[in-house]
Amino acid sequence: MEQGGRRIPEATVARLPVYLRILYDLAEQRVPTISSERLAELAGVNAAKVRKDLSHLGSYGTRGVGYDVEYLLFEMSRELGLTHDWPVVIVGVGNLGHALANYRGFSDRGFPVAALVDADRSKVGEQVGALTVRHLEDLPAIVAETGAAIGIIATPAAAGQEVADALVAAGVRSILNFAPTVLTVPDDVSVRKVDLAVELQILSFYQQRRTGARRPPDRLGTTR
Amino acid sequence: MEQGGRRIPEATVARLPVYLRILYDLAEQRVPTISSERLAELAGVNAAKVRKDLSHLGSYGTRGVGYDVEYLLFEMSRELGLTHDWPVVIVGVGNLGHALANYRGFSDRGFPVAALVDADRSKVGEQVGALTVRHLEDLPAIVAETGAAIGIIATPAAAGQEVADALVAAGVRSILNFAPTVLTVPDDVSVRKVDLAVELQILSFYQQRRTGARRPPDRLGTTR
DNA sequence: GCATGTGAATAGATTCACAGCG
DNA sequence: CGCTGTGAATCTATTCACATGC
Repeated sequence: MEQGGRRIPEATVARLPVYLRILYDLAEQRVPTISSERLAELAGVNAAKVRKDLSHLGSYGTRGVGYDVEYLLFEMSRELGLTHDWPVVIVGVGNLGHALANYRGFSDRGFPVAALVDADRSKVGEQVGALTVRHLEDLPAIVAETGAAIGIIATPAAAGQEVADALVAAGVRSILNFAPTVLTVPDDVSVRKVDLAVELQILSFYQQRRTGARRPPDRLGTTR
Repeated sequence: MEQGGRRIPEATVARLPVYLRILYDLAEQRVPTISSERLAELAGVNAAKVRKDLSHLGSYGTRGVGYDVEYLLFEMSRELGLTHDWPVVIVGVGNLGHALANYRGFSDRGFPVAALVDADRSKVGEQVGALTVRHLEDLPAIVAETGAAIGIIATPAAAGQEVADALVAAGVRSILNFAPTVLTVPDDVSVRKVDLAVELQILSFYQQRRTGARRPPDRLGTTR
């Protein structure tokens, strides 16, 4: 059993969206049921983990059969809060901000971009797709108008904290941070960080281990 | 003690780039030494974790004083394999691929974009910054020419696996995957995945928990 | 019979707390 | 004396293995 207002482990929460996407594909292909074994294979994890993860949502499987794809999809969507759209506001309309604003993947998956904001007045008024860039100081009004609950920070590192403060002050409680800086926020605010250079550096570590080729540093003294 | 060809925990490896960035800033500000306490504060973690993490690199601190910023920076860069550049090849020159190609953060941090590749012949020949888009089938030649060791997949989900296979066949052993799909690769290949929709869905989960506002689903039956 | 759901076992990561050393 | 480095304790996550129930 074990269900209701349960506590779902962080590691499980981070995997649910992966299962969700697979279930969505399966539903499109009209696959009626799926076993933990097969779902595990598609998700690149092991079957015991899938079962343990899903058990945190409730007992939605049928012994001897597997999980009903549509039903599990529905329950999981509900659990993740995806039964309605979550408008997002993007702060920082540089290179990355532009790309994110045009990225179909957001609105396609229930996160429509409701507003674009920048601190630079020379960018205010600029048209990006259907949206007009507005000024950072309008955030409270924008959040009130659009009901945006999630803020995306796509500014340079230096502006990150200031923007986070502004988002929090405007009532935003969920932040996706692309700025390569550590944010300090109140306890009731969630932050997820995406740092592309960090990802590459992690790859570099394992790559270097593999090649082992302790080759002489070709840039001694210019560490960054 | 404990150093040499040590085994560094994954969780630690993932944090080293964060410390590195902070150390780089400190070095720029000419800060000579830093305590685990202060570094922890800047990195948003606790001091014991910093000390444990750094101890995996070796004993680079001085009791009663702290860590020498320049020295630690150097040792950490070396450990991460960042004493030389790692050219990267970006596969998929759509919206995201373009943004990544123009993103200064890569080359600034030692990951110059050496080539752009697409499977769509109508995009081949297109000029993006200083680079000309080349065809996917040229990958082996491109990897040989540029020495690219890291591949970045910025294609739609459907093409992800095919591109990964092509990268692996061309000799690439490190992949950063932006395509929202699970990749299957040989054991000696590292993959890091960045999925923006997944990040937003994780935020959605906690956001929903917070507001608790079990409001009626406004899109029943259209789960995605 | 077969695949789920879950206690128990194991592995991994974090935190504590303090000995050891500059 | 102050801060590192690290065993030991704790907490979290993963995996095993099997009883349970369709």
